[in-house]
Amino acid sequence: MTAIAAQALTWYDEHARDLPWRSPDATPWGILVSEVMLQQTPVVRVLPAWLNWLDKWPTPAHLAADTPAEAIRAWNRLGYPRRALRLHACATALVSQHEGQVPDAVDALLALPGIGAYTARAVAAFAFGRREPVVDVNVRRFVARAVTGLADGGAATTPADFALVETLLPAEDAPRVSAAFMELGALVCVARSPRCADCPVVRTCAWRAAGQPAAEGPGRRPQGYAGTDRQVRGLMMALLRDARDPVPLRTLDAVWPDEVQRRRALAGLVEDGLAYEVGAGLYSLPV
DNA sequence: TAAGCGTGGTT
DNA sequence: TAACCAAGCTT
Repeated sequence: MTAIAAQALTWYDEHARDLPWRSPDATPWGILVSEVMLQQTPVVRVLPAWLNWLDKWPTPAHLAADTPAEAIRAWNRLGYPRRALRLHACATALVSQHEGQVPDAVDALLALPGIGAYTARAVAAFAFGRREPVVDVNVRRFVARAVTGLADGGAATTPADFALVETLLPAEDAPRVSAAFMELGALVCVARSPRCADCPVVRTCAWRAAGQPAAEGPGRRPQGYAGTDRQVRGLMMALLRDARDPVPLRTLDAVWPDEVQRRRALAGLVEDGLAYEVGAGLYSLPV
């Protein structure tokens, strides 16, 4: 095993958070749900939603038997409600194509709605113990610093990222090493103020040795939210989620002053399958 | 390939 | 306080 993997494992044994989807009792379905919920949403907000979701839909068949609208409601305010829609579609695909079971092969996982390069490998590793490089933003940052000597992992995940992480994984216990890398990136090797004093690989960290140079190139594009279509969509989705009956257009219209933007936002929601016009000027979640 | 997609906590 | 950040996916 590489030194970095061994050090990360030792640290993880002592410092790993006790998260329910890491429990030996967690099912592949529970782990898959956690991974989808954790796409761009912090752990603290996922926790209650995950517990409620698994209580309500303990298997893919339970979710597939319910409506997309209920999935979107249970999603609550986790953000990016398309993920709820895709998770429902994923459950349906699991029932129709995989006998209601979560597959253990990366290729099969990648073919499911809402499951991309990261999530497919995370499920293969954490639910089935497979040796797959699990590369999220935390792992990319940790490996970029500790191994490559750069301040961050760059704009997007590349095939080279998977290849590099793969070389760090031991033959045995690879999923725990991946979890350790992720946890280090999430708790110690964080983006803004890394806690190098608490890091198990600080003595060999390439970024540290190079004097912690700043990130190269232009930073990420501003992620502005106020005044965007996303904000308008979010306001409309909140109304649709909380309504038991179809919502009149004029009620949706009340969420935002600009008519052009309102029209665009609602059309986008309908286009994405998050909203349906169930009657003349009446909208609801997909049923 | 880069833009679009929610929401809320932290600095 | 505005900007940053968060277990990405899809087109």
